[in-house]
Amino acid sequence: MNYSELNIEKLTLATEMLKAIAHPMRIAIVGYLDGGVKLTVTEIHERLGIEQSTTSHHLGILKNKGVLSSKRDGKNTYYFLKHPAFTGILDCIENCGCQD
Amino acid sequence: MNYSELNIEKLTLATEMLKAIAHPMRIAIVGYLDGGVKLTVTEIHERLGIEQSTTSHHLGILKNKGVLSSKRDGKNTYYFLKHPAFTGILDCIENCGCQD
DNA sequence: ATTATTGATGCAAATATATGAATATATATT
DNA sequence: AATATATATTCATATATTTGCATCAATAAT
Repeated sequence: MNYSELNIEKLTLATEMLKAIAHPMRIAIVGYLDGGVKLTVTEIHERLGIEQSTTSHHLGILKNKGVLSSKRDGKNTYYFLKHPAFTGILDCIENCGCQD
Repeated sequence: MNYSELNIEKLTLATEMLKAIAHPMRIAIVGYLDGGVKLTVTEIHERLGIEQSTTSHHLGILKNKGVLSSKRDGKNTYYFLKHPAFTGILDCIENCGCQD
């Protein structure tokens, strides 16, 4: 893809997705959901060790920006990656980050 | 890599790199530098159409977080990707973003 | 030595983001 | 219907980011 043409619309979209992921708790969430895993808000907030409302905020951001989808099942809402390739971003960062 | 273990140090590093890239002008910069291209601050600020000092700030952020390197040559300072795979992040975002 | 060019930095104002307490909503259970 | 559980939302506060003017520093050209 050509990001050198300064297509503002495309840049904005890419930025919003990257910004959505670019937070330690949200990277951890994307990591949890790798491989098609589906988790509830409670499961995620317990694993992260942060408040339920904070967790819900983070999940809302990820869903809003198109990183996650959710599906309600009774009292629970399951969150999962909208596209499996999202964890590729983490792999990429990992590869790039570890060799100076 | 395992982001599900909540390794704070690793999460922080990944977050800082992602945050460095997660800005429209900085995504554009990374795009310009794809394929080993080296550009001066002036060239970049003219292409982006933003102030020189703002451009320098953005380049500083990208360099600081390990995304870019720079090399001075006379009056000019050339910036380039520290690791070629960084543009893979843009490809990944692109792939993930365009299919709802 | 003076001037011009290139890039970096200090600073302040505007804007955006993160967090969690309190509360609302939705569903399930009794 | 009343209560319990799961999730979302509102709101305020704290913190971080973005931007560009003004200025400084380094090198080059005259």
